[in-house]
Amino acid sequence: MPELPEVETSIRGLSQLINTTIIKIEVHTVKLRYPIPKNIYKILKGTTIIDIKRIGKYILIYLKKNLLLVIHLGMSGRLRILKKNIYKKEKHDHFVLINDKDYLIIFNDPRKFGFIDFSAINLILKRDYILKLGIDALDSKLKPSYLFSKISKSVVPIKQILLDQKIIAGIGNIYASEILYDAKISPLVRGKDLTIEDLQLLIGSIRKILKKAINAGGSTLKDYVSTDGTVGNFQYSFKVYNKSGEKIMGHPIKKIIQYGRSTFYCPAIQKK
DNA sequence: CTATCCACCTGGCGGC
DNA sequence: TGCCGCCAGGTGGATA
Repeated sequence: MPELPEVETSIRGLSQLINTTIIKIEVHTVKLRYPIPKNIYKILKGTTIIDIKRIGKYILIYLKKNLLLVIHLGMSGRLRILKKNIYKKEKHDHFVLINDKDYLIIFNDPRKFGFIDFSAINLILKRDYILKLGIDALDSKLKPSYLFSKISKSVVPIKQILLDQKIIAGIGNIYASEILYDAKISPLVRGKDLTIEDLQLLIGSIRKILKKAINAGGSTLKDYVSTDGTVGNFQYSFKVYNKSGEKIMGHPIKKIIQYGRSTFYCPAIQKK
């Protein structure tokens, strides 16, 4: 579900919990993508939240005692924040963190592709899933020269390259299609066929689309809502995603399958 | 190494 | 209504 804009919306919601202390942890489902370690109660109890950040689609919650808590929302995960007295357990609420102000952080994930991880900061930062990440899609360090060095020999189509978190972290299947439409670049173009100028344009579209989506509170397709329960609106701004058969400026939108995932684009407009 | 496919898991939707 | 197959926002492991 959640791509960079939805994760960003989530951490903005979570930021109200900075300087509160986790006093209780409830685990209802151990078996997520990675099992929740049994020492979660011992490690997290009594820790204070210092800062909340994001790399790509990973939520990073910095805690006192030099600890780092990582949450990934997978395909269908979401976090909500609720006052204790109004919380009613819902299906797929897998774990709950309770703080000293009587607020709950609830992790809900029907498909269980998400996970939680925690340890000393230096150990987390050495995890494979962190080390492998490329430059965050909204990081100013993302430059055409960087992209060019990564893909100028690649025969992989640009749509697939955009999804490769080792190159750029944060873009998922929806925004990849939307970004390529905005840049007027065909999803089928090979990495090696894109010039520095193309990549400059592409990076412009990455920033533009992701920022617009964040400002709209993300996209709500099935069930995504932000931590306070409000829905995102960016799905109403989709130009091509899930719009095969419709026309845009008189030209039909097409759906193709690349690497087992749907891509939507307008061949007449996305020429390069 | 790279490129490709598939499993992981649950639910919603369209077709019959 | 009910059942069935297909599809879904992500990622890492297996395979060639």
